[in-house]
Amino acid sequence: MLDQRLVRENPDVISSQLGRRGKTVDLTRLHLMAKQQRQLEEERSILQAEGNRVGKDVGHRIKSGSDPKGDEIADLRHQGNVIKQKVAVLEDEEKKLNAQLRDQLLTFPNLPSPHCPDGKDESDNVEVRRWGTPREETGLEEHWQIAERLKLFESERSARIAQSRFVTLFGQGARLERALINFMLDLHTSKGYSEVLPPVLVNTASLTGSGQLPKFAEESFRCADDDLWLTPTAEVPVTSFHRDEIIPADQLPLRYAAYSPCFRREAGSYGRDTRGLIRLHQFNKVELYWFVHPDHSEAAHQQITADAESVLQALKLPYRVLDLCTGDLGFSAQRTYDLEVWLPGAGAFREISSCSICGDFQARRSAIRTKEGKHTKLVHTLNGSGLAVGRTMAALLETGQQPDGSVLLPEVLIPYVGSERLQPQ
RNA sequence: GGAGAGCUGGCCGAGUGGUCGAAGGCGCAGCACUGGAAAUGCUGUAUAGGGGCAACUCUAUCGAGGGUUCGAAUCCCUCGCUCUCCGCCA
Repeated sequence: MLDQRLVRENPDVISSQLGRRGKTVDLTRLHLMAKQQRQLEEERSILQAEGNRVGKDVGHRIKSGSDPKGDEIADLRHQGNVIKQKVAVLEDEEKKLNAQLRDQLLTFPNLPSPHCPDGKDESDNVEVRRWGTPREETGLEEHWQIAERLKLFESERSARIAQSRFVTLFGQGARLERALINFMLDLHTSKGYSEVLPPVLVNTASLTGSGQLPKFAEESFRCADDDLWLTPTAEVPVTSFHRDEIIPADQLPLRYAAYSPCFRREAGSYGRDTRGLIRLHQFNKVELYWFVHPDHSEAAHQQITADAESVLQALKLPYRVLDLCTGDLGFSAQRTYDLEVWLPGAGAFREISSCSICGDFQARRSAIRTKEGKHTKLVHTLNGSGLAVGRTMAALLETGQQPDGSVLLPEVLIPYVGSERLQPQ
């Protein structure tokens, strides 16, 4: 959420920064609302101060012997009533205005970081670095072809169970998925991340706190009978894990590695990535999440990205890092590095992790602060996939495929899978 | 699902209409004492939004919302949540 004070005092900064995202916004109305809100609050509190004085006065006078039924007290009561009515009117107005203002504020995306490259869409993203040597020979299979041969998962029957875009893993496939989750969590916890296994049903306040609501309701599955939604990413429950808290400064940074299944409706992606593990309504993901002191968030962004990369490096999966341009930035992000893994079968880089710094955007929505001296201060939050498990499996299958039809696994996975390769069954 | 109890500051806990943002204790921080520490003493210690932007000060907040009143943590109504017992269940 944008800072209300900034809206009130410096709306031009907001419009110019949102302009970098390719949004032309007219903040005139919002600016007016914010100013009016302040004015109403001021008027009201002056009146209330007066009312408080009258109330206290009555008490004093009765205690020191004034006749509670006398004119003197009656007069004060009358004054009190007049003030009360005025306050009620103002409060009413104020409440409406506040609600409107908040509703509005919640719909604005985060302001891009000054370091974020300007651009209009994904074609303007900036490649920062590459790691590893991609396999580029021809005739390689795509992951879903390999999976079919090795009987790792089943799509058609899964449509019977649920819908299209669901998958049932079994045998070596299920084993590999589980292995990857364990491997990723082990890797991150060995570097000091705290492991988290959060609820995957989350309430509206949680989705609002991390920025999925109110704007992106159509992207999440919802339980109509309850105030609950299926979480689209562990980022949501982990953010709200500390909602409405003041985290002591000496506990920062808090670093979490959270495994969760993720649920997304993928509205508007009909026909895209219909085969395999790339785009599903339900997928597994290990998410990295940091709560940091605002002074340290830039460095943290480099680190969380490096931590996500370390998974790809350990799995020997070639990838590249993109610095997303302002036009391609997610709603809550100030700046984002996307990791794209090389899929030799598809012959393309595919997003496998998105590492974002959100500044105080989510912290303000979620009221997560730290204490600095006698003042509180919003923390900064960061998140990054470490990694999306299904896409990791896809990359492993395509990268490790052998002429004999088996798939060679990277060494680090052997203890988790129990063998060095997947064989046709 | 049925029955009951409760929700007060970081924690415990007092407070049933009047100067209460809230006694007391614990915890924490600073200072004093000490060779150092313990013990002790003193002082300070909620959040949000305003104004001075330093001391300080105004407003709101005692689960949430509404009501009664000049005045509510304290009375009334509605809702939420937590806990205990019974039933059911992985």
